[in-house]
Amino acid sequence: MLQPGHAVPAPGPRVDWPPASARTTGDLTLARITPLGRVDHFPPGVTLYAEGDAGDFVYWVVAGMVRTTNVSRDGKRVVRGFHLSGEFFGMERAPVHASSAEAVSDTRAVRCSRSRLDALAASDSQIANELWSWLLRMTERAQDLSVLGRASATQKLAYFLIDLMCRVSAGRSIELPMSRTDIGDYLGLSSETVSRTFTTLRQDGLISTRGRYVTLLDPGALQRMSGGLMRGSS
Amino acid sequence: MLQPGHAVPAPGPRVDWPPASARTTGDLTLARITPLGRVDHFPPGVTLYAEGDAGDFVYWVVAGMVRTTNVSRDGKRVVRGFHLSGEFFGMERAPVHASSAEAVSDTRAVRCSRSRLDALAASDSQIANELWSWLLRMTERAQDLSVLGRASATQKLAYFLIDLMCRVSAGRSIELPMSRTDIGDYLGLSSETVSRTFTTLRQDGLISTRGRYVTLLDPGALQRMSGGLMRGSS
DNA sequence: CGCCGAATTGAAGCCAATCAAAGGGAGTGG
DNA sequence: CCACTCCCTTTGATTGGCTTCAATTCGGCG
Repeated sequence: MLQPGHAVPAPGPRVDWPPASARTTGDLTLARITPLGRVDHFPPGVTLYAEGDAGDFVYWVVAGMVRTTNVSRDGKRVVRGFHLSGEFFGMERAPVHASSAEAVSDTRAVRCSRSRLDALAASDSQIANELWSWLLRMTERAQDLSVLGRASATQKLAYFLIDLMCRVSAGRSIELPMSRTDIGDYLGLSSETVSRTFTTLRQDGLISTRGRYVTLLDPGALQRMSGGLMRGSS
Repeated sequence: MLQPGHAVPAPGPRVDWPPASARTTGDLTLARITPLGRVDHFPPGVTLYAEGDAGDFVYWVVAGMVRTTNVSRDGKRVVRGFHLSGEFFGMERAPVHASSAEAVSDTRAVRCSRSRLDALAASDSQIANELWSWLLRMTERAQDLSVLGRASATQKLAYFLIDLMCRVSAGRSIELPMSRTDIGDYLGLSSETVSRTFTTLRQDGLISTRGRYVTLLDPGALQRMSGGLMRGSS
């Protein structure tokens, strides 16, 4: 999404709208958008679209999780983002996808064409707000990540967990359906380092893990540890 | 500008406008905006505004260079961006600046209040386009940087030089008024590593340096080296 | 000429990547 | 129900790149 170019990483626009209600999860918006298209089902591992595909569609995650990925010139995979229930993705500048999208867990998602979305946004200001909000958040998250690039593995993982906790907004326990490699490719770490860092955090009593689930025992400490990022939601 | 109701111009990032002419440097826009405020002069090192300042202004660089910086919780400085002649900065979500802005070289800049800018954008769609374009570019650059976080020092510096060359669009020779420390704080490297990397690039015949000026002897190689980033203009 | 800050160069230490191997956990077949 | 397999995770050992600390050189300016 929003691939090309190079823009000055400076502070984002200072709009006070969209309203906080629209900012939090977008459920409301989702309810309006869902009727726009069929809700498709994607089993884990399935590709929604591939890098280079011509596709003029935008997607909403109804349930499950989707990851968007790139392959850099030197063959390394980069995970651009994880998209949770209520979030949307796939909107790019060009009508050719610059990223691939794959279902991480069992996913249901709505696909909507660009033209339809345009019409919708024109008639429904709340949708337009949601789109704008999304762009702002993407910017903020990208900026966070660019700063995070110089952080330690522990700081990166702390950021990742806090960010995810805020987005699922379901208490301190969160599911991690993605692999260690996915997390590593997202944070710029090897899967081994991710694993080691999880172990360290567990030993320090900051988290506990049970299967695919992680419980954040001390979110405050994790947030402090993440280096005071999280200008966005958090 | 950026009104909730109708102003989301072509809902989402996929805009093929603003026209290339407006995209490249913004001279046209600058010509229109300049009359909006007095052109102030800032000697090197002077602070335009500081992190935490209440400020409802947006700035355009007429000549010179400005850097925006943050200080992370652990005391490290982060350079968010360098802003060249024709570019603007200072627009943030909150009415309190999240970054500081300092003149790097002898700078002239126009300051414009938010309300005035809003009025301007409402009446001049080209201005609105420029603002939208700016946000997109910012997002793109932030994403580039987040990917760049996992690159080697050489790749980072190559990216930095290519990016700057494209933005000044004045041949292969560019001025670097900022210090090695500034560059390092922007790329997430120490000043020593920046210096060492400059030396390496010089020894490899990719650049030559003369005082504050750098000449890119082989931009193609530098671009390839930067890891295939620079998806935009380049 | 001499001062001072920045840039360069040198040497040592640390963190994460890489290579390598062992330890689960889920699914399949016996 | 157990044994087996596959894949992911975890842990170990080594390597390499960047940071850090330290010393020297360069460049601007009084």
